[in-house]
Amino acid sequence: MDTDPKKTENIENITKIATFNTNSIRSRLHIILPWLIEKNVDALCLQEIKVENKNFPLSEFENIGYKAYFSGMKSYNGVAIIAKEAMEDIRVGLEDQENSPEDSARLISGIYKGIQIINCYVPQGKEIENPSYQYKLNWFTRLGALLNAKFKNNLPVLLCGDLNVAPEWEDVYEPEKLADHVCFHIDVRNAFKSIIELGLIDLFRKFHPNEKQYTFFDYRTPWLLKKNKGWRIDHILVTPELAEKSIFCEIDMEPRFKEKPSDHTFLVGGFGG
DNA sequence: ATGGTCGACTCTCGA
Repeated sequence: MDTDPKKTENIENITKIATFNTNSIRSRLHIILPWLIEKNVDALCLQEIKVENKNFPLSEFENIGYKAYFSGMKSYNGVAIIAKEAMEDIRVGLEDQENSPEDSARLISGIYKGIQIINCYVPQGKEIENPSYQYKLNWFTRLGALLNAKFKNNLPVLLCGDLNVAPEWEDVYEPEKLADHVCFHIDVRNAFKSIIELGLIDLFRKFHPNEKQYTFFDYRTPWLLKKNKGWRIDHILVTPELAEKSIFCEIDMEPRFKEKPSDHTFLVGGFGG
């Protein structure tokens, strides 16, 4: 089977679903819009759109033939799904009794062509001793409950987004030095693992078992990008029936080298009929 | 390589 996405881009009946942390959608339109057109992606899940709903750049996406579903707030967080076809059952937040406005700006879900998509921006956590880290760990527990509820609908599930966890040693550039980082600490890695163990497959690792490719490079130390020292914290996780239909899963670094890039990259999964 | 760079929006916070 041909697993090179460059050769499969124009083949019909492949469904392409992608994720991208924008770090402000309005500042990244010059990257997102051409990329959507070039890659012919079916559904693009965005995080950190950093815009209130009333200011969401909806017409920019409608002008190129896409629909947009979004849940934002002022300045921080915010998630959206840009989709070619209309989606069903759009919901926001963790759908539990604790759900806060911030939670609603961190998760948006919906059904795209029979696939239950869950798009998340998991809290970063700040520092191990910060209450924000407990909020992050608890967020994974709540996400697990949401997942189990979605599983009951018997649709294939695709959970993606900036999950703010590098799950394994090969997912971060200096694992031996980062044991106390909130995106690599053992407790958050176990929280990630507990989500996986509910019945999801890490799609990038299915196709690239050992490669040191990353989805995030810190702006603050520019040489890290040049040296390929980053983090694999953006993920596409799928249920087994979707994993079996998958054709490729690739990190697209190219937009990272354009003017005014995000600090994250695109991650794309392709699925056959 | 222990600092540095972004974005939103007031001015400092979050990443």
